[in-house]
Amino acid sequence: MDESANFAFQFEPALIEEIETFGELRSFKDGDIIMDYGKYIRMMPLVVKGTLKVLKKDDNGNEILLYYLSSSETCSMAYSCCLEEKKSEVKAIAEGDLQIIAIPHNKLDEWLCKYPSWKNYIMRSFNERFSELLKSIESIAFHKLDDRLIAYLKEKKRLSGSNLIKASHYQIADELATSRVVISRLLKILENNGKILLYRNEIKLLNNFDA
Amino acid sequence: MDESANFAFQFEPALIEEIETFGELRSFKDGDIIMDYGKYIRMMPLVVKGTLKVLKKDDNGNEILLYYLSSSETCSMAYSCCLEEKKSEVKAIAEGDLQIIAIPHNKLDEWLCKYPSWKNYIMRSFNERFSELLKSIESIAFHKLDDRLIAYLKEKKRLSGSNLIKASHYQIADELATSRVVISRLLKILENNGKILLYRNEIKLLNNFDA
DNA sequence: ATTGGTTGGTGACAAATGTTACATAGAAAG
DNA sequence: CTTTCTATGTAACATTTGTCACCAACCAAT
Repeated sequence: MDESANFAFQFEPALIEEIETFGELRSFKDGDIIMDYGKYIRMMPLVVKGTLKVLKKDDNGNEILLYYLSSSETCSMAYSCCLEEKKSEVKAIAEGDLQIIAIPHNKLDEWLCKYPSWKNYIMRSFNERFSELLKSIESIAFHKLDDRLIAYLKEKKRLSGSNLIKASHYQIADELATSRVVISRLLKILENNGKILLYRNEIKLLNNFDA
Repeated sequence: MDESANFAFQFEPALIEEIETFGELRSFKDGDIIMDYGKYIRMMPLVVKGTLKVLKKDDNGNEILLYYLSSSETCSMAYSCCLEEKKSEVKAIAEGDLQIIAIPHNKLDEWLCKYPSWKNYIMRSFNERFSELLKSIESIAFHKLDDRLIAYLKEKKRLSGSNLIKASHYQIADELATSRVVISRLLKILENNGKILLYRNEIKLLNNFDA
């Protein structure tokens, strides 16, 4: 594996060595598909750099955003999928440039009992994924679209570290599982309230956006 | 532990012995709370008999049904909560008479590497919980209330094995996170379409309910 | 039988979201 | 500069869901 992968995982040295031996560093560009519906999963991705978004689709082709994974996070759904040899129920797409370490599925199980730090990492990850899914459910079930839109923009800001969000109304509508017209309408209201400025393919969050 | 607990778990004999030694058989009645928001979790429940429903609440007190656990199932969210010493994000309530085996949290970790059948059980459980949460998200995000109501009634039928569902409109509304009036309205439409019959605290699913 | 609490039925209306249709603006390509 | 494509703005309307008000039916206790 490329030694330049300067990852922030808190593993014991012996495990890091194993990861460097058996893990495979892979790079992706914006929009690349790392995982897709119905495909068998044979590796588990550790995010080294960039962001990965995880989506769920229904039978009619509607997609909705579940959560983002960023540096040093992993998708524990992939983990349990690997062990059970199940097909993926979700899709994962690179958001911008992305680097991951792909851990082959046969190592996952081996390390679980061999390295406590690996077990802890996996368990923490399970917990985080559950939390994210619960947050997602809460958001969809209890919050109106305008709140969800604001939460979405905040998350984008957090991940990019910038007040300038690059996305079309259509993309946003997709990820929130609604229609473009509705998003345009809500964004326009936010603009009229002085919270944001709208440009083509860009949304600028103003200082009083959080207020 | 009470030896009469005739559970259907597929564990190796040595593990069953440990479960009988360290597990604690507990009985609950309808409505008893097994787990609650914000409480620390110190045991993991294996369902022996009956059904347990798992709910999520938002800040304003609205609750929504996440999924049911029935015989030989477990809540793996409890598992990861135990290990991480986190507070519960969900509430679990007995639905009718319920028997569980409570596994103390210190054994969970020990058994993971000691008994492959335990590890498999836990991993399968993680997978099932993820699936249920994803199903829940799909249902809320993509399906209208009438579809969700029908799915809810079907699930009730599956769990009880009966066409007669005992629940008030108010209870159903709660679990689907809507209001009583809305549920009454939709149920009445189903009745007018010859799918169900309505009684006080009871709903009878007719033969063409699934059609 | 009377009372009081719970449950269910229903009309009327409000609010949120979805849909359709069309106009305009900007970017990109020729 | 035109053409073409994509992104956005907006009106008008439909549908879905939520809310309020009130009544009637049912049940249990006195």
